[in-house]
Amino acid sequence: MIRINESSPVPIYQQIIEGMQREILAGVFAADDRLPSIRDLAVALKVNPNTISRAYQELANTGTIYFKRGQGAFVTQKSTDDLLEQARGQMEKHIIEIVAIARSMNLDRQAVRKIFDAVLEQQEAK
Amino acid sequence: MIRINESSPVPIYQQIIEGMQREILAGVFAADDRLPSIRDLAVALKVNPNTISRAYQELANTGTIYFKRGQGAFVTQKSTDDLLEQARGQMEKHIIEIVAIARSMNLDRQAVRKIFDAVLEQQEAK
Amino acid sequence: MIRINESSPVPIYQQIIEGMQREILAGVFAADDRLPSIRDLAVALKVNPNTISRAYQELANTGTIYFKRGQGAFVTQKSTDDLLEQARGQMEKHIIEIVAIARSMNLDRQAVRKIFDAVLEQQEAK
Amino acid sequence: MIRINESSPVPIYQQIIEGMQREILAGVFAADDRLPSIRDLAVALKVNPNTISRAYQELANTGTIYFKRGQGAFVTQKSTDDLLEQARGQMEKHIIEIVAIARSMNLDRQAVRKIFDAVLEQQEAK
DNA sequence: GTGGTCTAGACCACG
DNA sequence: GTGGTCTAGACCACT
Repeated sequence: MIRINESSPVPIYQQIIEGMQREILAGVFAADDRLPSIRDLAVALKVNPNTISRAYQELANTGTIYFKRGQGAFVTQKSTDDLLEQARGQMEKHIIEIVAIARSMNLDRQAVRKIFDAVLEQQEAK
Repeated sequence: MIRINESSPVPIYQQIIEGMQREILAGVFAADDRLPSIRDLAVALKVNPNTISRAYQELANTGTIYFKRGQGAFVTQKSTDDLLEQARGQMEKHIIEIVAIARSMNLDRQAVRKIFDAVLEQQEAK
Repeated sequence: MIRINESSPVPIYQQIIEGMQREILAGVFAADDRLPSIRDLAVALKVNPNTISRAYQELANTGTIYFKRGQGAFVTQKSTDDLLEQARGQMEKHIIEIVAIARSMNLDRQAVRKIFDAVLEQQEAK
Repeated sequence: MIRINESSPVPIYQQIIEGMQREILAGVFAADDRLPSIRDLAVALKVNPNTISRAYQELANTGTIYFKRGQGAFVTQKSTDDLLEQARGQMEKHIIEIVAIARSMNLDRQAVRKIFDAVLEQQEAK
């Protein structure tokens, strides 16, 4: 289930978008599966229906879901591939940030890799 | 020189803070060096002086720079060590993000490391 | 056969109305021919019977079809003439839209006619 | 100035989008020009600021305008080209509709062109 | 001043 | 039941 962090600086509708993307990627919702209705999800997450609506709308704009009139929201066929690609793109952005930081710290590639491995291992342990 | 992206979701004052931190880390400004005046920097970056002021203020709050009345802003003695530590922390954050994304993609550690190395190499080539 | 687009902004009952009108105009159904029963059409189009019912109701309201109790829906005598007039009206609406767009693009009449001919030819080729 | 038709079935925010696109195409707002602020436009058009915001948001999503933090919305460089292309696409859609209608009316190309010319002339006279 | 987010609540069309 | 639109009004961060 999607968890909302009310004190996070990232907007609630954005958290919902990311949560849905994660669930679709994880296979909770497969292609052509129906998503929870806006109203249902709103009460489940204790947020205003408008907020859910906005999240669903953006997911539809990016081709992750589509609406059938009067029936609800459904996962598109190609959504998983798209999301995988998108996720890879985000990973790249983070790595680029890391490289930029490493540069200002005058670290060489070996050192960066070392730090990365250390944190990676530490994180996976959790 | 610091580059400002006026349309970025990250606040301009934040962009200036990070830019200054990187320049100090990179040695452009050493301990007790004088930073550009608020007005000069505002003109150079085409930004409202209030925005520069806020950035400098936060840098002073975190002990990276200090003000001498009527003389301007200067880099503190211990700033480099602090910034190194801080930079490492930011790198960790990015790595944690990467791990989170990798998890939703069901990637194992090997795959993550592989992607990381690939992008790292590609970025360093530039 | 009528094709339904469940994600289209145009209501399904409207799509059915337009589809039926076109089939009658094209001669698939002649005057006093019996239309498919609501239930049959609902199954064929994978649509809620209420939706078919609403479409038939509106077609009856506009005098295109009529109901015989217990026997179903039938095409009226004068429907073809009415539909021709109506179709011409719809064509006009589209042309008016085209003119409006052309105006905002600052196109003169020659240019509009040229574009029209090009697309017309291209479409007819199919 | 943009005029809102409150009784139109097309949503107000959509009318605003189209109105803005028209004004940009017509050269009322050139590249890098600042659009009216959300609040100002809201009082001018007597609609809720949220509605303007939604329109501007979509214009930004489609690359027609961009926001500078704290400064407002501005027209993008490439917006005019994009809008021209988009307008042409919409014209095509209308023509395709016309062809479909013509087909069900069993009109040949000559007849369609004749109708088109007639309505075109009649409209331009206005 | 600028836009961004969110809630509450209303009304509507569609299936 | 479904989503879509709109208003009113509040609060926030940023320039």
